[in-house]
Amino acid sequence: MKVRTRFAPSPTGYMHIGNLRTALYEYLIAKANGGDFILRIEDTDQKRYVEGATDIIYKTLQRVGMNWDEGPDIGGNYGPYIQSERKPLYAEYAHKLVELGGAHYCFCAQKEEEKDVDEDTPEAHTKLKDPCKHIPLEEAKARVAAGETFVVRQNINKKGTSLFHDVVYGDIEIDYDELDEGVLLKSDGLPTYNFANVIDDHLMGITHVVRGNEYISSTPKYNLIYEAFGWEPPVYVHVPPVMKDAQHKLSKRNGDASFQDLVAKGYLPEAILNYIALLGWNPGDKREIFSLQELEKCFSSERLNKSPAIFDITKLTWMNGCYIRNLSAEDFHQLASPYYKDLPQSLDFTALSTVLQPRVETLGQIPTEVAFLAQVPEYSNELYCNKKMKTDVDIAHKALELVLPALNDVTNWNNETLFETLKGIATANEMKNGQILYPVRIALSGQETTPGGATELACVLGKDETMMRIKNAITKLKQ
RNA sequence: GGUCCCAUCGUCUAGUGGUUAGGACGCGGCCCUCUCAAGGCUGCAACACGAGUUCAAAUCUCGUUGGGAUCACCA
Repeated sequence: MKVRTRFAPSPTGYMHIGNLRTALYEYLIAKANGGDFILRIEDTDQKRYVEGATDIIYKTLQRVGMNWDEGPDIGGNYGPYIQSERKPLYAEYAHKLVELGGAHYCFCAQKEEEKDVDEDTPEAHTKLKDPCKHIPLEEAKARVAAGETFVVRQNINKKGTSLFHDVVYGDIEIDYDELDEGVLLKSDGLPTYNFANVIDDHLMGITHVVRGNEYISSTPKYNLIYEAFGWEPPVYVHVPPVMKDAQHKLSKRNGDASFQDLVAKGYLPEAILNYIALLGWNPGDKREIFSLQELEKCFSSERLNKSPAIFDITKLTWMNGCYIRNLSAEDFHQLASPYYKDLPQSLDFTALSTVLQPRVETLGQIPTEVAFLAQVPEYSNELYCNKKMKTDVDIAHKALELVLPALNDVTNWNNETLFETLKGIATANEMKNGQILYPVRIALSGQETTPGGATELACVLGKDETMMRIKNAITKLKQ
């Protein structure tokens, strides 16, 4: 049987990291087994619907290369793929389930008021006893037919314990007494997740269900529905949550980073995807850098972890740095260019990219790294004093006076020539290389550390600006 | 509170009865070096606790502690 998995987000906001990881695992289970990955939109809660959220889901999946084989936009043989468009289907199956004895009609208004009293008393936690369950079926059907408002509630008639197998957690046993007779079809005619999920997964031929482990305790309820219809339940793959810290899940509510937030900060989609793949899964060897295609080849759900993983932005940042360094010079330049927009147009941006590529871990770091190129920051002449370089203000002054005319004579303004020229000055004057290069670098940048060395900065700045900055530095040193 | 689940360096993890408990991030040091990065080498750092089973336990069992989840006309 062909493996079919589905990613079934509800369009309630934007794509957060935990969601994306679930989607990734679903995608990988499908692709590692030559199966299909289906996209389904679960919008049965009209109150939570957010305009444009579906679009963000599409864009995000596309951005990381997780292409779906069937979905609302491209169709497929099992559509529609948006739950609100499947409304009649759920009603039909809900009524059928009642006939089969798996559910009953309930005419009580909202049950809430019974529940929100004494939340902590044992009584409040026992299974809801619904009086409507005892209404004879014919009478209930008549009331439904008469137009009375109703919901369909699940029947939990079994006693004892339910056992099911999960790929990640193994065999799980849950007592039927723990299950409540929840609403399957709401009074607005739309299904709850508990119902829509089962109906759609079956109708769409889903073979593997990947979802958060918070669904473990309600899985027996879904199995009961499958059983009532005489359907085969899917393979369950419950995954632990992605955490912000030891106590809290990563969530939008806390303002934790979403996929798009990270991209906006200059993280590469490929790096984000690679990182989250490893948050709860490992290949069994020492490899850490994976493209989506490589993951498709070696992914195995057996190697999924049971315990929650804390999202560590530091490690993601490192990994992003790896991806940046592995980019071709052209690709990096293209990605970096938008971050150069506040710099003078006279700079050699290709040279700048060369200097920056091994030095930034996120694209967002670029503006602060290069700010000095637009304007030399305020600095003290004390900066010229460096023990290791054996420089002080006097040496720096001397160095710059020597460098200025020599640079003026340089016609071939490139790193190699500049470096040889400056080294030549050091040798000719019996000075250490650093005693020339360090002051030049300070003069050009006005800061202690810079991306790239003195000559590389000179290349980026160009001859005119370099000469200008050295002259200014000399003037400043005379004060 | 009932029920279910989880537990190896700070973090991500390898490990399925016998390992000097391995790797990665981060952190410290050294080398390289025109500063900073990158790269190379290196150091610090973990089996939550207690019983049991066994010649032998991070690994199996039980308990304790700690954490999480769930108990909606949300998903």
